[in-house]
Amino acid sequence: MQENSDKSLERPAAKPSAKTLRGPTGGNAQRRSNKQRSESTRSALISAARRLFVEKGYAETGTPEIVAAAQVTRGALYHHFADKADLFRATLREEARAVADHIEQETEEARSALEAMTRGADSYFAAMSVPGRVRLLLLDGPAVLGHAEMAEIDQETGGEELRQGLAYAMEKGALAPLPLEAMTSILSAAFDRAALAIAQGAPAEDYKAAIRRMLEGLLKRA
Amino acid sequence: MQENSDKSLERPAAKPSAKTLRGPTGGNAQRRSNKQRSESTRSALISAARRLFVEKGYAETGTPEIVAAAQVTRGALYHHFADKADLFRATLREEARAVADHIEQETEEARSALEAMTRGADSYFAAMSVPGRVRLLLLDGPAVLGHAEMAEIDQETGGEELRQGLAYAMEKGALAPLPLEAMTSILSAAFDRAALAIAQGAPAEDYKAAIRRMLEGLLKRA
DNA sequence: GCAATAAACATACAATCTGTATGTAAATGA
DNA sequence: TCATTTACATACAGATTGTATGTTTATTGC
Repeated sequence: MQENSDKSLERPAAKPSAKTLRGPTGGNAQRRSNKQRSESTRSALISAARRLFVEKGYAETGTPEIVAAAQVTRGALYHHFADKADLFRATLREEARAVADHIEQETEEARSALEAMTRGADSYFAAMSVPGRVRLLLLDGPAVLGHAEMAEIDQETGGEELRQGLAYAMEKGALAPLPLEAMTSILSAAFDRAALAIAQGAPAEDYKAAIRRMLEGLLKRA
Repeated sequence: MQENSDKSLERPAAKPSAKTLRGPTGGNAQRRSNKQRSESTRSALISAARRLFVEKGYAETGTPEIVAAAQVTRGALYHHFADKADLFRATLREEARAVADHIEQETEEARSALEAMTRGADSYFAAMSVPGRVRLLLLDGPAVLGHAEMAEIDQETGGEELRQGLAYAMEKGALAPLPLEAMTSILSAAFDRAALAIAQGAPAEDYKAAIRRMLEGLLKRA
């Protein structure tokens, strides 16, 4: 099913015996602190994993392939991560962090609750338009780690914007009182679906219009 | 990681040599047409698979376990289905059909578009409250088969209600014109999230209230 | 009614994959 | 400097998937 012409997946390309490895700086770059080594292999693994998980999905990507791409061995992988899912978790954390950063950075002042929400939504769509993000965060993530853990990750990385926005709108009278948790949840789902559709080539304007209409229906521009 | 004290997973419990197998009716039940045999093993497989997929998820359920539960061999499985995913597909088709039937049966007259939608939503929640349905159709389904194929399945089994409802509302003037596809999609996502939350123990009334509020905002009761 | 064929499995096998156990070299701390 | 961690590298055990190949039971053409 999966052809793999590479016979030597179990060992890295050329044993970097530290004696022969010298940085282009001329200085002997082989003496690295443990922290440096760890950080470097960790990020190499996460980077390679991200690429492959995006390309072929979590289930279809094997650890031998990941370590080959990262130029390390499976020993390194299992030294840094409990298992394959744990590597995936780390990958998702970074991705969620990136999304949160993107949104936080792009957040601007808004005159009304409606405007704030609409801008937030657009910002979210922009952040999620980075290739692979939708697959990682909205497709494989929930399936592999479960919705509960995905919610945790979102919360850790600061995906509280929506809830806070709604709370503020309610407080300010723009939104009639209702169960905050539930409304946050279903709105978030709508945003996610829109992001997914857009990422898969659907007309972004249509989805943005639909989202905007939904928000207009909920929020009085008070 | 997964203990399995059964050593003989590769063959069924007791070779039903057809000579010794007699139905409790007294008559010799061993002469069965091919269609009967096929139907019987197919349904046994799907039934066992459904139970296990719900219990442990798609990825954590192996085909040896499935065939053991269904009292057949892996040979039978791979005779009837192309692969594990294909069995999963068949399972989901049945489940989607059941949901559609449930909803269709419960559909009643409604005075307004809003009422029709609200009732439809409640009906959907009721249908999705059957244990395991949410996991199959909303979690593992999209992850294993992809959203595209899930959409196909929904369409095959008649999950067009929502789109038609919106189309009707627009036509009747209760809903201002907008991209139908997009609106259908995000509303459907909101419904799904609500169903998922409810299935996982969240207060159903909260989610129903939130959904209703969303619909009220969109639909003028004209 | 019988031979030929096809359907419905049953069994064995090859290729992988995951996680663990164990061995080794490089860094770190006393 | 020496003991101890840390950071891997390698080997291995168990399990899984899909396929190839028998074997038995129904169908079908004559």
